[in-house]
Amino acid sequence: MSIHNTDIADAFDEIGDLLSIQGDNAFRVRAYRRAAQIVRGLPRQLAEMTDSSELERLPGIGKDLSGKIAEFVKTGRLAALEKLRRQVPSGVRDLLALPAMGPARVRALVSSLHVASRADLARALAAGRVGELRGFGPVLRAKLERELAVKPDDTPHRLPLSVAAEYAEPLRRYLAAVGGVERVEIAGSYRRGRDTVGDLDVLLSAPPGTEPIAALEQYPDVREVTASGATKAAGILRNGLGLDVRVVPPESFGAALQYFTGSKQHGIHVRRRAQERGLKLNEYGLFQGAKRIAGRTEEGVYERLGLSWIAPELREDRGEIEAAQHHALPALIERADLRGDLHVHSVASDGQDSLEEMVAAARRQKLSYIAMTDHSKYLGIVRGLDADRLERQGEAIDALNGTLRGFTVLKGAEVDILEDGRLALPDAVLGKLDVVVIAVHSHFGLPEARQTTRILRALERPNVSILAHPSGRVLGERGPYALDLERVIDAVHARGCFLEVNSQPLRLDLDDIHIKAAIERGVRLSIASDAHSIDQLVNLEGGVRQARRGWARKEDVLNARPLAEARQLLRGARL
DNA sequence: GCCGTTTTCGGCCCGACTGTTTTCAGTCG
Repeated sequence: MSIHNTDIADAFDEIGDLLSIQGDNAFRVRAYRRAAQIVRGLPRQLAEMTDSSELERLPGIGKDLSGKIAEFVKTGRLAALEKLRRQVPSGVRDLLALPAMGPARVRALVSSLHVASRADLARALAAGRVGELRGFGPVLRAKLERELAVKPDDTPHRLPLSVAAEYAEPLRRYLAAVGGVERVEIAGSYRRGRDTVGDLDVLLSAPPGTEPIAALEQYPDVREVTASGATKAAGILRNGLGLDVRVVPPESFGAALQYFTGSKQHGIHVRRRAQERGLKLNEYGLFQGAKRIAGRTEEGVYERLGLSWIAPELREDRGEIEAAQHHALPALIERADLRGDLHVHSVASDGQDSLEEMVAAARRQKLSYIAMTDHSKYLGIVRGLDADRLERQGEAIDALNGTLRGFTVLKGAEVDILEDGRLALPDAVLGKLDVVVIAVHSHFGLPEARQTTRILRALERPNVSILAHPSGRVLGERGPYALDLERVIDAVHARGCFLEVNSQPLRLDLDDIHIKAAIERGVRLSIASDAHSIDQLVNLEGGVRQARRGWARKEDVLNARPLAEARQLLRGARL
């Protein structure tokens, strides 16, 4: 049983929680939580880093934490964590998960009332013992009772970005129409384009004297308002999505947008930079003493800190601040850079529209080529193509291309990777195609070693062009399959073929971390819609967004090339 | 516990809202 980065991150988070409950130094607690976040964001498995100095070079990981990582990886255990677990009963950590509970209140309950679980707390509340404690007034006690009534599993999880958008955009329009509101932005992870969103951070620009917060309570989708002040409100939408609203005057809008776009680590890093320069940065502006020297625009804030403006997608404290300092940020790819789409389906397999309809739709999307990549025949897809039908589709494509001006259809297929790593169609058939997309659609549950070998073996086939949806995750449905993605990325690089960024809203596969790792390795990407109908071609926008989060420039993207160049690169991928 | 373009010690981002309190601790983002 090998230790993965998520195991290490979870352990550090738990240590942070337990230390905070014990009243340990808050900065020490923060160091553990920061380390957890950093470990979670690493593409490489720490278990494979044998050199301890390599571990220590990671930001936020020093001698002590690198030692703990090494210990955990080597022995599968962490003495410091086990010791803390012996000191703090297991149910106590669950108390920390209640919104009204922080370390101080947990500590008070444990030390004075010996409350050691949610059930204990419920009993103590019912018996009236909690009220005897200083700081636990009637309102707080009622709040705790309400929070205890919610089962831990019912707490809302992060929603896919596309689902959050269905709530965010109507809310944005509603608030934009409220009197006095000059600007509305949905900030937070929504603006950063993260694949999932935990809550909506809404920023309003309004002059003093106007009170747009009141309008929030009238919004039909707001289930509950949990906090409401002069400039800030919080609530919950009917679907359980959290909502945070802030109002700032126009001269502060840029600073507030910078502040509430985050990420938390990016913000802390930027504010520390301000501090180092004798300045103070908050949501109202960048200040030199009492004088505001920037704040109306984000660009101004970054500029006065000696930084280029940083695209929201990059704001994760993964090196973007250093790059901005040297004015060396990547020129991120944009949707308009895409010239083609190398993964689309038609009615020939499980799509809804014909080849001709897909072509017409692609032209409306300003593309100049697509690869028609219907599924190969295999168990899961009813109408998958066999060699004969693929041959006939090729003839139809030739005929269609003869009639098209300024648009080309490439012949392709999405070929299933069988359990043993063979492909569902013979090499000779694939050799006649322009684009061979390979993908896993079955046996998701193989152990990591077998899943990895399976894909590596498939990548050895001579005509493979693109590995589609490499991790296999479906947001809200299933996680990535057990797979050594690092080795797969290496193999794709060595093999000279391409990795797909699948644009389906619930896939967005690869994730940002591995896109960045792949690009740094020199792998090029195919940003693909995987459209199964004409109206799914717009999904490319989301794929571009995802690729931007992985620092992709148009040079990194195969289908940002004109057809002739893309063809040449695809031919180069052949063995 | 981490970290260093003043530092190997002494800092560590910053402010709003709530509830409980007579001036502020706790929590959150």
